[in-house]
Amino acid sequence: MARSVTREGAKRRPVAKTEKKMPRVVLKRLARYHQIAVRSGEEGQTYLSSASLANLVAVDATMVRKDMAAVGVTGRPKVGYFIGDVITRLGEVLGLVGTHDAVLIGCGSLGTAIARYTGFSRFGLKLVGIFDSDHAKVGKAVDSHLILPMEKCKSVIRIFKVKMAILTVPARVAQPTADWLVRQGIQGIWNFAPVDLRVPSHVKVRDENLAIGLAQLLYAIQQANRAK
Amino acid sequence: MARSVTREGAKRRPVAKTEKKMPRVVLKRLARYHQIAVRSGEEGQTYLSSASLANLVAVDATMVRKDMAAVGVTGRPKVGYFIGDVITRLGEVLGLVGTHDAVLIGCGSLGTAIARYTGFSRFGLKLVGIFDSDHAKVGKAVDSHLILPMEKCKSVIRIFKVKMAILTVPARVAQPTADWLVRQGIQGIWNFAPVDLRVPSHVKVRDENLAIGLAQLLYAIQQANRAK
DNA sequence: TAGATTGTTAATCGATTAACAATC
DNA sequence: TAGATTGTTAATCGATTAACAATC
Repeated sequence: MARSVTREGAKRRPVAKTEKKMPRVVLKRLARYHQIAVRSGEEGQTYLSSASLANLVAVDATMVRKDMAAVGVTGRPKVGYFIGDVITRLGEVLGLVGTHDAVLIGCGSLGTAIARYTGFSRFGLKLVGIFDSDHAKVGKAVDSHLILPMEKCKSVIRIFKVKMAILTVPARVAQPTADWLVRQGIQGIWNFAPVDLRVPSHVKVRDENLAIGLAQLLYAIQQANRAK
Repeated sequence: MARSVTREGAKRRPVAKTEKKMPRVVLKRLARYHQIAVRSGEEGQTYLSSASLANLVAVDATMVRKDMAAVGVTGRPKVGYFIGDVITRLGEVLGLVGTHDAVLIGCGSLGTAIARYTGFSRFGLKLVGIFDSDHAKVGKAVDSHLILPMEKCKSVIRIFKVKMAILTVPARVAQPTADWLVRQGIQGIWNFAPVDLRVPSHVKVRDENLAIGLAQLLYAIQQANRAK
C-alpha cells in the first residue's frame, strides 16, 4: 500500500526510455526491426508500417507499436515509422554505434569463417587479433588477419583495451579459456562452443549454441510429420 | 460452458506426453539438458539432480522437474535422474534418433565451416551433398565433400529423398533459394542468412541469425557499462 | 472529412515460481 | 527413521493480445 501511494505521488519525470532493461524477447525483436529497416532502406524505402514490420517478424502489429513506443520511436498515423528514425534509435538502444574491438580465440573452421565474414562490421565489430594455441596454425593468414599465438593475446587485450572476445574453441577448453579471458578484463564473450559458460555477473555472455538450433529444427520437422 | 463440460466428462486417457507441442522456450531447455546429460555421461557420471541441471542451465530447479515430468522422464528421490533415461527420452522427443540427410547450399566461409564441423553428426545429421552456384568453386573439396553445381541439387534431393537443407548463401539470394528448395519438397531449412525466411506453414525454418546474437551481446555490455 | 495508422489502456494468456506433498 | 530429492498443485508474474482512443 504505502509503496503504491509513493509511486502515485511521485511526479512522472520524462525518463529516457532506454534506461530500463529490456527483456530478451523484446531485444530479439528490436534487432530484427533494425535489420529489416536497414535492408528496406537499402532498397530505397523510407517508411515502414507496424503492420508490415509485424508481418516480416511474424508478430502482432500491436506489439511492434508497443516496442517502438518503448524505445521512443514515434510514427506518423497513416504513414508509419520513418526508417531513418528506426535505424538510428534502435542502433543507439542496441549499442550498435561506434566500433567494438574484439579478439577471436580459436582459429578452427568456425573461427576462420567468422574472421572472414565482413557482415558484422556493420555493427561496428572490429577484430584486433585472432589467436590459436596450436603453433602449427600461428603465422597463417585468414584474409587480412595473421593468426597469433595465445601467448600474445594478453598483451593485445591490454594494449587495445579490448572488451569483447569471440570464443570459437573446442567445447572441452571453452570454460577454462573463458575463465582466463575474464581474468584479462574481458567484459563480453560471444561463445560458439556448445557449452553454457559460467562467468561472473559483470561479464556478459551470449551462447550461440548451434546444436540447440538444430535440435529445435529436427523437433519441428518431426512434429510436422507426426501430425500427418 | 458446453465445452468445459465435455472436457470434464471425457475420460483422461494416458496420452503419450510428447504429443502436445512444446513451446520454444521449453525446447531450448530440453536441448540443453540433453547436451549436459551427454557430456556428463562422457565424464562418467550416472545421475543428475534437478538442482545440478538447474544450476548449469541457470533456471529454477522446479522448472527442471516440470520439464522432465512433461516429457515423461521420472527421477528417483534422493538420487536424481538417470542420465541414460534423460539422453534416450530427450533424444526421442527432440527427434535426434536416426540419421537426417541434408543438403548444404552455399559454400562460402560459413558454409564450408559447417560442412567441416563433425559435431552435428551426434544428432544424426548427414550431409549428402554440398552445393554452390559459383562454378569456380565446383569440384573443390571440403574435407570429404566435393562441391557440386546447383544444377545437380534437384536430382540429389530427389534421389536421396532429402528433407532438410542448410542454407548458407548471401542474404540477397536466401529467399529465392528457399522458395526453390520448398518447391523441391524440402521440409526443413536451417537458415544462416541474416533474413527471416517466409515459407509455407508445412515447411519448418530455424533462423540462425547471428547478427541478432551480436546485437544482444552488445546491448548487454552497454547496459553493464551504463550502470556503473 | 473519412480513412488509415499510431498509441495506450485493459484483459487474457501462458510461463515461472512458491509451497508442499509424495517417495525412496 | 530421517533426510533428501522428486512430483504436483496453486499463486504469481510478465508478456501478448484485444479494444479503442488519438492523430495525421
